[in-house]
Amino acid sequence: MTRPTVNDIAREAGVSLATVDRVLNARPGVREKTISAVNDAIARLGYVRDLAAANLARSRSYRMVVLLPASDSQFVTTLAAALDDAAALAAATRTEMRLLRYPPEDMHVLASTLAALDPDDVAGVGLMAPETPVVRDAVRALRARGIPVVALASDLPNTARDHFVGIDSHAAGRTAGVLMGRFCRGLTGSILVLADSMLLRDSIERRRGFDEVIQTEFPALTVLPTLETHGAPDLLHRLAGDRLAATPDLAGIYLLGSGHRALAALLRDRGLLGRFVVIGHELTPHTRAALMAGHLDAVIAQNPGHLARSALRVLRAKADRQPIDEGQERLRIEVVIRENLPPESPEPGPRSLS
Amino acid sequence: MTRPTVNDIAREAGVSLATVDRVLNARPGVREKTISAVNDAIARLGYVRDLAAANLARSRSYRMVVLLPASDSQFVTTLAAALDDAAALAAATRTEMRLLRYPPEDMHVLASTLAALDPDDVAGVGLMAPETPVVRDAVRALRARGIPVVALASDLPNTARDHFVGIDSHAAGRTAGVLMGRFCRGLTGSILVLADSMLLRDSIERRRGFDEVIQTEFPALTVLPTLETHGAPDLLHRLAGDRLAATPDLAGIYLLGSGHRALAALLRDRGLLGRFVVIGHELTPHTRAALMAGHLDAVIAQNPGHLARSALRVLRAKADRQPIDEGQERLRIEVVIRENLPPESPEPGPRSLS
DNA sequence: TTGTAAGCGTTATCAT
DNA sequence: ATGATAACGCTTACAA
Repeated sequence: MTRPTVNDIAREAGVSLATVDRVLNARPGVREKTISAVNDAIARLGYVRDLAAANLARSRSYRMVVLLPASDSQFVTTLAAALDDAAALAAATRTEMRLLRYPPEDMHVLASTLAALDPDDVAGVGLMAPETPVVRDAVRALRARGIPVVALASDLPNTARDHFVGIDSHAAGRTAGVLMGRFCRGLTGSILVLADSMLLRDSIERRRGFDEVIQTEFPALTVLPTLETHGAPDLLHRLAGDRLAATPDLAGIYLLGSGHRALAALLRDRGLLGRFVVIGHELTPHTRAALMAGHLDAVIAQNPGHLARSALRVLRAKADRQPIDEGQERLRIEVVIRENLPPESPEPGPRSLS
Repeated sequence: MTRPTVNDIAREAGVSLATVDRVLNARPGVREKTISAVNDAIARLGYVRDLAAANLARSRSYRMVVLLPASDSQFVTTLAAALDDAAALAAATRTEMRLLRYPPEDMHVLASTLAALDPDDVAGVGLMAPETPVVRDAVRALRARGIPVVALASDLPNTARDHFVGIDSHAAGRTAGVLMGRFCRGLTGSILVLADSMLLRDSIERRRGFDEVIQTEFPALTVLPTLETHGAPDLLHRLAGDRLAATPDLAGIYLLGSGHRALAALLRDRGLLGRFVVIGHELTPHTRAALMAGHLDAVIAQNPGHLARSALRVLRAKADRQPIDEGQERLRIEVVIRENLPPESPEPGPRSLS
C-alpha cells in the first residue's frame, strides 16, 4: 500500500542502506553483482526516490549566478523581473540566485566576472550574452572548472554550454515571415526591416528565417535591406523616415529588435499609423501597448516566466547531474496578437511567505 | 548565513521544539504569552518553514484522481498521455494520480464515481466534463466534503471549483477569428464552420468569439451556420460536402472541434485541398499532420503537457492550502502554424527511474 | 501548558 | 566492498 523506501530495497536486496544509496547515486565502490541485485529490487518494488527527503538529507543549497547585459532593453528588464520571481519560488527548493549585470559593450568584464566565480560557491551559471570569442573562452573555462552553464535566450552553440533555454531564432524569424506574408495577402510591395544591430546572431538568424519564407512563399513581397538603429529612437526616426519616403509600395514593417515606440511615433507623424502590417519580437510593455493600440499586428515571443523558471530548474538538474524533462523545458515560439495577449501579470508572484 | 530552523526558534524563544510547532501550526494549548514570544523569535530570525521537511515528517502523500471522458477524441488521448507523464514526474514529490475515464454520454456515472470518492483517501480531483446540472451538483458535493476540485481544459464556472486550468474558449475563438480574417485579407466570401456538437459550452464560446471578431473587424466575410458532425467522419463528409457545393464563395473553414482528417479527405475528393483558409483547435497528431501537409493554416491550442503539470501542481497546492503561482499556472492561448510547430515529443518523458 | 524523543526517507561519515 | 549510525528540518505521540 505504502510506497517502497530505501529500507525496503535494502531488505529486498539483502544489503545495507548505504549500499542502496551508492547504487542509487551511481557512487563507486560497489560490485557489479551487488549493483544488479539492488537494481532488481528497485525494479521489483517499483521504487521511486523521494526527492524531498533526498534534498533534506543533502541539506545542500544551490547558489546560482545569472548574468544579464546591463542594457536598458525592455526584454532584458522583463527577463530580470521574471528571474527574480522564479528565484523567490526556487527558494523553497534551496536554490538561490544572484543576478548580475555586465556592461553590454565590454565582454572582458563579463569574462573576468566569470573567471572569478568560485566552483564550490556557485552551483551553476545562467548567461545571456552574444557569442564572441572572449565569451566562448570564458564559458569553456567555467565548464572546465566543473560549473554548469546554461545559455539564456540567446544560444552559445559553440561553447559546449550544458543547455540552451530559449527559442530557435531562425524558426522564430520564419514564423514572423509567414505571418507577414499571410497578413499581406494580395499585396505586392516591400517590407521594411529594422534591427538594433546586425552583429547579434539572433538578429541575423531571425532575418535569415524571415527572408527564406518570404522569398519562397510570398514572391510578391520584397524584403528591403536591414536598417540598424542601435537602440536610438532619433536614428530610427531618421533612417526609417527616409526609407519610408523612398518606398511608395511599402506593405509591411518587420522589427527584429526594439524600437516599437519610436516607430509608432514616426508613423503617427506621417499619418501612416495602421497602414502597414507590423510584426515584431518579444512581449514587453512597449509591444504590449502597441498590440493593444493596434499599431502592431503580431509579436513572436518566448515566455520570460517560463524561461526564468526553466533556467533555474535546468541549472539545478545540471548541478545534481540529473536528467531534465525535455517536454517541460522546451520553450515555445509564441505568436501573440491582441486577442491572445496574456493578462498583465498583476502581482509580482506570491513571495512564499509562510 | 544558514537558514534558521525550528530549533533556532526554540532556542531564541526559550521554549521547546514542540511548542514552536504548536505555534507554527496554530494548534491549541499554548499561552498567549508564549505564542507571541515564539512569533517574535520567528520574526526576528526571519524564519521560513521548510515545507518539504514538514511533509516528510507528516509522511503525507497525495492521491489525486483525474476524470476524463472516455471519448476517443485525440485531444483527450493526448491529454491523458500528458497526465501520465506529469504523474511520473510528480511521483518524486509524493503525488500520485489515478486516471479514470467515464462514459461521455452519461454524467450520472461520473457523478456517482465522484460521490464514491473517500475524502481521506483522495487529496484532490481533476475533472474534464461539460457543465451539466448533474456535474455541478457532484462538484459541489465534493467540495462540501473537503476535496479540492480543479476543472481541466473545460471550465465549470458555476460550481465553485477551486481552480480552472485551461484557456478561455471565448478568447481562443476570437484569436481564431482574427487569424481567419487576416489570412483572408482581400477576400469576400463565406466561412464554413464545423463542430462536433454545439451543446458543449466550449464550442459555443469559441464560435461566439469567432463571430464577434469577424462581424466587427472583417465585414467582407460571412460566417455560415455551424454544421454538427458528432465526431462522425461520414456525417461530416455528407454535411460539409453539401455545404461546399452550395457555397461558391467559400473563403475559409473553421473547425471548432475534431474532423481534420475527414475534412482533408473531403477536400481532396473535390480537388479543393489548399483552396481555403482552414483554422482549427488543439494540437494533436491529426492537426500536426495537417499543418505539416499544408492542409491546415493555423491551430489555436493549449499545451497539454503544461495543462497536466499545472493540474497536478495546483491540486497539490490546494491540498496543502498553499497559494499557487498565478504566472506559472496560467496557460497561454497558443497559435501554432507550420513554422513554430514544436517538435514531436520523442520520448514519453523520462520516467524518472533512478 | 510545555517538553522529550522517536520517527519521516534520504544522504554522509565512519568503521569494518 | 559493505555496513552502522548519525544527521537533515519538521511532526507527533507520549510524558511531565
